[in-house]
Amino acid sequence: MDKKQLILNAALKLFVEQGFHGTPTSRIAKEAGVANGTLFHHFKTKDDLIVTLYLHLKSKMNHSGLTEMAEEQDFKTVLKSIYLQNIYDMLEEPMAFKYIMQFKTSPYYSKIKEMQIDDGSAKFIKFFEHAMESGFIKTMDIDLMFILISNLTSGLSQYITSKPLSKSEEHEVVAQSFDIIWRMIT
Amino acid sequence: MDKKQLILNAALKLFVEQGFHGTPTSRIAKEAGVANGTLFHHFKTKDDLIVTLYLHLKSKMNHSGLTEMAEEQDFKTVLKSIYLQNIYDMLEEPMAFKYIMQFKTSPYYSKIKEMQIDDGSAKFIKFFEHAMESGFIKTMDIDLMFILISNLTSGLSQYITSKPLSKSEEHEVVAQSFDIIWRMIT
DNA sequence: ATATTTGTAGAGTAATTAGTCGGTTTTATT
DNA sequence: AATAAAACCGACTAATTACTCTACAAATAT
Repeated sequence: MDKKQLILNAALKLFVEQGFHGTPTSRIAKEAGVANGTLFHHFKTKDDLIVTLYLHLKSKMNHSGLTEMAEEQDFKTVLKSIYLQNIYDMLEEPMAFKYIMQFKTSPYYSKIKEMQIDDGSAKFIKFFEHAMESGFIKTMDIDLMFILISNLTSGLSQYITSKPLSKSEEHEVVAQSFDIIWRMIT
Repeated sequence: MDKKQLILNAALKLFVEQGFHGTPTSRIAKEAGVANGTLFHHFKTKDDLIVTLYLHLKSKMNHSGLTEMAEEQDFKTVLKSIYLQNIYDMLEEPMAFKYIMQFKTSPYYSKIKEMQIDDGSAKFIKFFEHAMESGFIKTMDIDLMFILISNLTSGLSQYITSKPLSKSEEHEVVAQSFDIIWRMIT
């Protein structure tokens, strides 16, 4: 298997379990089963690894659904399916989710310029703006709506991963949460 | 001034700016203007400092309002005033807010047992349970509601601190956000 | 006034850590 | 097959780091 990927996997696990401050690069290399030098062959510095891992996970998360957003379909239906997709992505990869959260609240995030909208979000924004203009949803600052929805979503994930729920209970909570969001934005 | 407090202040600033991993204890001591040994006299280890700082800030944040919650007053009014108090606390102390976020998403948080409800939250929960029983708000898992509200709140703070808003715009957004929450839980 | 505890200092250290380097294997290119 | 390039290894190091220790000063108690 690709060593670079092994390193990223090991880093993800250790950073989530022990934090940036608690995991030396040597431990990452060991966990990945590669030599120390190999790690620094693929990543210039530890910080580089930390940032690269974030970007890597984020693009992996984003690449689902979203493309098949038929413009003329019922807005609520489309939004719901995107939302559900998103939630289930998060739930399937709890470590990636935790890492992204950890990274976003860390000082690394502000040192990165990618706060500018990535291509995935750009489509999303268009989608919402159109819905606002058409009066399907309330008019409000798109950034605010974005932050609110994504924070709500991550809150839900936190809740679900912290409570031991059966699959059916989980489904119910997720569905309920969409109603909440819907009520919020209309 | 109390050196212990100076150390906490310096730690807050540096941890928020540089992260746990990026700030050596020696820099904290220097920034605080105290000797290295003094830091370790007050805090057993660096981890101890990190955790203590969190608990310290959290208790400082919680000690506002809340006590004067007249049981028989209009629920919505009381909730709104608590909510606003909370938001403005956050906005007044952006560093503390950032630190709490950073800490909560870090592995330190799960290593601490204080996930059990602290006294502040306990009152809060009682307050909500009572409102549910009385039918003022929707019945749902109290933990879920808690997470949703606190995530929404912190999302709003993020938004406000990231956008340059005038005081009046800020007030409007905050008020609007309460309506959103209200619609969410009723 | 004396004794005891508590706070402060800062030089010192043992251990750890990020990152390097020279050499070897693997892969791609011609 | 020969050559070039990229991936890989692991011992090494220079620097940093968390934390200790001893001595001294302030405060508190007796």
